[in-house]
Amino acid sequence: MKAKKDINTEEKIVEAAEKVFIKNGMAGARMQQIADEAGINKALLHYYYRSKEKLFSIVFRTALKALLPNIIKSFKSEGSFFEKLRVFVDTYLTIIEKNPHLPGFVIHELNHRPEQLIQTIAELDIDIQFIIDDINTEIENGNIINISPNDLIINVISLCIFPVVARPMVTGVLFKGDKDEYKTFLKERKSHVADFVINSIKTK
Amino acid sequence: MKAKKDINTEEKIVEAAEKVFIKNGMAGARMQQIADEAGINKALLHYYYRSKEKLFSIVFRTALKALLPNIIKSFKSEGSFFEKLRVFVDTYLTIIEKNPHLPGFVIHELNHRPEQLIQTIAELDIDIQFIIDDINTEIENGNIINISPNDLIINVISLCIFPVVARPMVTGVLFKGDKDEYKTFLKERKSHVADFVINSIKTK
DNA sequence: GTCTATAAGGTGATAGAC
DNA sequence: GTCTATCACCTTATAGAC
Repeated sequence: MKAKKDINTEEKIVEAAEKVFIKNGMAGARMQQIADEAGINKALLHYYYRSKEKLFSIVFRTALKALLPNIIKSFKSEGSFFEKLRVFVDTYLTIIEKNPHLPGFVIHELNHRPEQLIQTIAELDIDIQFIIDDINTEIENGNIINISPNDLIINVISLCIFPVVARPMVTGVLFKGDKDEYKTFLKERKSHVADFVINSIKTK
Repeated sequence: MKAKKDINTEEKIVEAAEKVFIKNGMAGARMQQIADEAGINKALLHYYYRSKEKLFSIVFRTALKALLPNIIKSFKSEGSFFEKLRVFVDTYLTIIEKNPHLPGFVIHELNHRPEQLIQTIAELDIDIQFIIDDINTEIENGNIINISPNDLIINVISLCIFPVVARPMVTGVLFKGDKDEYKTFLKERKSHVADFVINSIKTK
């Protein structure tokens, strides 16, 4: 009973921290805000997690994990290359639609802590070689045009992430602030991105 | 002489503020840091610009202006649609290569101040209708496939901005931290993005 | 484990001399 | 216009009661 309660408090704190850090960033987040969000006292945060920096590291690592390895795995589905591409885009967009601030958070913090990414990547053992191999095979087989695998991968990820990260800009400039239009846009985007990419790389 | 000196100090402050705000964001920036960067005293900042918030607004507005209207104008060049597209991509990538933190800054702050964008957009009179018209004409003339103009515009901007905004992630994951490889990648990206887009939308 | 109270240091902003 | 000194407040972190 006691042990269970401990875990609950610890988890509550981390969940609250994720919410606050991802929304406001390290510099903008307040320990008081996290405590309020978790429904506990500020002192308890320090009891469980020694410092703000320490708590941030945990959140940051989780965020990076959610954004990279879990998604890369989605490219390991069955089917043809184009089918895998569609699954990948679908999975990626679904995840970041649910956590729209996640990519922006990681990108923002990464610019101030580049070392941490290098370290975390090493720890998480992120490897995209199998995707690169896949692409090269498709090129050799004449199914897609000759394109640098790195460029192709970045293109796909750019098309997925950017519209979500830059939501205010997209709604503001393109949709004149119309949120419904943006929602429709995002919904149709999954097939659109895949279509757009495949149309570009498919050999005729 | 006196008036000239005033202007210089004012300018020095704004330039320093741009540097510090764009790098660290509103929450992470320190007035002391800006003063140091400008080579003046902290009190002088408040003498010229009443508050941090006020100084930030000026920087934010300038940043948004640099990122949106100036670039949109680049689509008004001469030539065919595809040529205009190439000029646009080239201009956009050149600008954000010179200010790699600019898009990330705007995007990050925008998520905390969506209202400010709406207002600033209204003030800056940003209008992309002529681009939409261009695209629709190309579709009608059968030069490009039937694509939603909004999607096409966002695709191009995504492909330009994302790799620069997410530089640490790109270098970290794809290039294993190799900065030279990233530099080469960016250099070749200008033509690559245009090729990739044109290849996707051009009617066969 | 959880709370209240408070320490210790930082930050934006102002007062006042020059 | 520019500086030093200082205020008032906020924020992280800890001490100590329960």
